[in-house]
Amino acid sequence: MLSLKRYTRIAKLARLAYYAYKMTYAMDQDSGNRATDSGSASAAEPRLLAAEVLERLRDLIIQGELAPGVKLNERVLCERLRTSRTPVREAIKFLASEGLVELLPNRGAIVTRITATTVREMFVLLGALEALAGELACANASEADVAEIRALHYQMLAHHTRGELTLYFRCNQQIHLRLVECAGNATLTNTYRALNGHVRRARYMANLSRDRWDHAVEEHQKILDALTRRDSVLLPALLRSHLGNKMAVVLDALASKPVE
Amino acid sequence: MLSLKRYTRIAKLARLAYYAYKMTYAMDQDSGNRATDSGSASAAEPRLLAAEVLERLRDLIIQGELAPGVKLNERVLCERLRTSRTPVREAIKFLASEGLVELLPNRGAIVTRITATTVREMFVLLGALEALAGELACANASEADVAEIRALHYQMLAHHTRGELTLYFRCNQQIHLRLVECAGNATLTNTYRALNGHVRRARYMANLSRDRWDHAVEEHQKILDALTRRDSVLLPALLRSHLGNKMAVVLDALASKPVE
DNA sequence: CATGATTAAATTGCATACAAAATAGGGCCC
DNA sequence: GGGCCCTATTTTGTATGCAATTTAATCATG
Repeated sequence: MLSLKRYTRIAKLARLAYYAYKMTYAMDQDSGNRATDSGSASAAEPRLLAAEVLERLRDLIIQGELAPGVKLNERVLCERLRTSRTPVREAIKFLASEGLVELLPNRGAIVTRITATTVREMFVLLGALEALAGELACANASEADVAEIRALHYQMLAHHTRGELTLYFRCNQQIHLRLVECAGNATLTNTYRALNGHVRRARYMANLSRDRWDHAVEEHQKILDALTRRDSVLLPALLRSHLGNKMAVVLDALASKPVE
Repeated sequence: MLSLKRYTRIAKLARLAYYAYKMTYAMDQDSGNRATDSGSASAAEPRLLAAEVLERLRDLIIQGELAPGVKLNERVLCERLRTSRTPVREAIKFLASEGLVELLPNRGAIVTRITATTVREMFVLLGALEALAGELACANASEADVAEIRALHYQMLAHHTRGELTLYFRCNQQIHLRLVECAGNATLTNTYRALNGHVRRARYMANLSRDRWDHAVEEHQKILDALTRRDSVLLPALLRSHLGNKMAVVLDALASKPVE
């Protein structure tokens, strides 16, 4: 009787080790295009179709291929993603709670529209989040973290001088994300990520003027300096105003190029 | 040719009006228990089974009936909620992106565990969000808004003196939510709501000592005063420290009563 | 009696089938 | 010609079926 109990408990461990070797195969499936961060499932885990669909859909929306306001036709998406409706539907539910799509009961889902109001709201919120992140980062960031951000900063400068806008954006994004990660608050990072998806979506429409661009780079220089000095008062303030300027840029773009 | 085009456009409007009367029946289905706010679907829209399931599940988790760490067995949940697996699965996906459950590929989902770390993270984040809300509320809140909060505050005081903890909590929650809503930033409100679900879950375990409780009430008094004076510097600071104290309480409870 | 492989049951993931609702089009009346 | 009702098609929402994977139980073995 007693042995049976112990057995089952130990068997669990044994099986875990046994199944471990099976996991290896899962890595193969992971070799697909993984340009964007997963966000939902860690890398070594077996890939589910629904997760794949989720990422594809999210990218389509963020990159504007599925424009704001368009209806997500399940049948069409199934054909496009070569799968059945179930994973697509589950992915849509997921996106809905991220706020990228809006659910209309019995009438499917549409890609959330980008309005001046929502952009303003998101940037205000992002400003607060990054300010918090900056404050925490001053306390928690390791020297290696700061060095990494510095490296990204210089890489970004290079892209700036060469006028490589897309690459610049990518570096920029990474710097901000890294900074938020330095705060050492996983919940904050997740919240930031979700919101940032929306902003990136808006960003795809914005076209920086050279003036604005130069100004943004200057701000980034100050931000880096403040982080290096671990100035936990200045850094949050800088980040907040930086976000405020970004907002102005996006709003301008939105005004000149109204959605739809 | 032209008339056909116009026709279809007008027909849409006509149909909208036509279907409007159908909507009325939907209200009946809405008469069920709607203790908590919906958050995802507005009231007048036709209720979907999946939405119903979502709310039920969320409540079960927040109220701790589905304890942290337990596995969500789809079959069991189906029986319990009298539905098939599809809506349950979709609801689980939704909850996963809210962070209330964790998806284990091929092995289902478990209710997210509450650790000291996550509690700390969430409260820090909530602190920043409420601080932002406070700042914005000072600028945006109408006199009616402030009056409403004041009313809730006095109601809360009544519950405090009578020692009615649950009712006190409810008022408390409402005050905080109302304050966040006063900021006039829907995105902020949504983010706050999602995070607050987690905190409420932790709160169900915490048992306030009288000292702590009295202290919390004092803080609320100061908060109300600051809001009344529209002190956009003091109010955020008060809210942040208030959240900090709440965190300490929850962490204490967590330490004395470790989860699972 | 503990450990490892093998088989059986349960559970998840995906695909499909059916029901209900939405949309689109055609006929009708004015 | 313009507006409304009614039917046909499409699309969504839910249930169910099947395959793959995980988990539990059984058996063999040193």
